[in-house]
Amino acid sequence: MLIGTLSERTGCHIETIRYYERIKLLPKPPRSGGGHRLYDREQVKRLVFIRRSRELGFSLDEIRTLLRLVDGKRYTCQEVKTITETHLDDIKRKIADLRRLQKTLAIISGQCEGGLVPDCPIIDALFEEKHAEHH
Amino acid sequence: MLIGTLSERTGCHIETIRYYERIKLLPKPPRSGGGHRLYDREQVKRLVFIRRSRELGFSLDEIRTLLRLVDGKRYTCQEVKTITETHLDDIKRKIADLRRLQKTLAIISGQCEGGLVPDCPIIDALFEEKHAEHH
DNA sequence: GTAAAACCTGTAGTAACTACAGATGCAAGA
DNA sequence: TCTTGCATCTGTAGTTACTACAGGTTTTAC
Repeated sequence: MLIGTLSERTGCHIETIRYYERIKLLPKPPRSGGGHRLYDREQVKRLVFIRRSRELGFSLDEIRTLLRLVDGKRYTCQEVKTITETHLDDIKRKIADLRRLQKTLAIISGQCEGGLVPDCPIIDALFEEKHAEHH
Repeated sequence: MLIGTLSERTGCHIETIRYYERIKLLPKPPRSGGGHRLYDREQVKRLVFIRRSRELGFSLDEIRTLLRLVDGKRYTCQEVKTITETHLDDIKRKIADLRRLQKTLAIISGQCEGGLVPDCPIIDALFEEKHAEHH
């Protein structure tokens, strides 16, 4: 299977596949006589794993760790669970951060009538030093 | 005022200040005889504006637009409000995305007992193609 | 006078790709 | 057989918003 086919089957751009090879997430595949990369089903599985993990927000570094565990076949459920839960905590923190931003922005945006005059409460708010530290 | 003082007053790293100058968010300041940058109150205000906007998640490009409006003094409240509301929509979308991730991850993580055996439902789930498209 | 602290420029690194440029490989039609 | 055209190759640079040096100069304090 050529790289174009792998790309289609996984929904992963060709450039990204070569990038993953370069950073050693994917092993170097054998080549055809002319130098084209040749893949098999195993690599489809591996790349689907990577893409699915990325969709769930794992970093390439976290994925590298997961793959190392899987490759070594000496992983325990606990190791995997720890990585996942840490990642879950990250996500929760990001959500909390964004909700705070949303609230603040909604407030200052709400003070603005959208008038035609060059005098805007949003700009004023941005020029002010922070009042209330949101924690 | 030297760059170190500006840095302290705004909580912005020295390197970042020089970076903002390089990308033209801050104007080139006058220099001392020896070549050190000299700032005034006006630049403190401007940099506070930038930092505050960053904290609220505006991109440097959005901030550049806001500053251009302010600099030209020919902005209307409506222009500012439009940028802000677009940004608010972005934030809402990001929150929604993260919540979906959180849900999915919580589900597959919940299926795992954290046992010592090398057979983990999380890994299994990651190896599977997507079943339900979340939309 | 000298030592330390602050400053200077310029470059490279970060994350996770994307987007070329310019050179081949390969398959099919004339 | 030749040629056209698509797929692939390598290598490098760009993206965002900084951060982190290295190696050199200026300023300040003693």
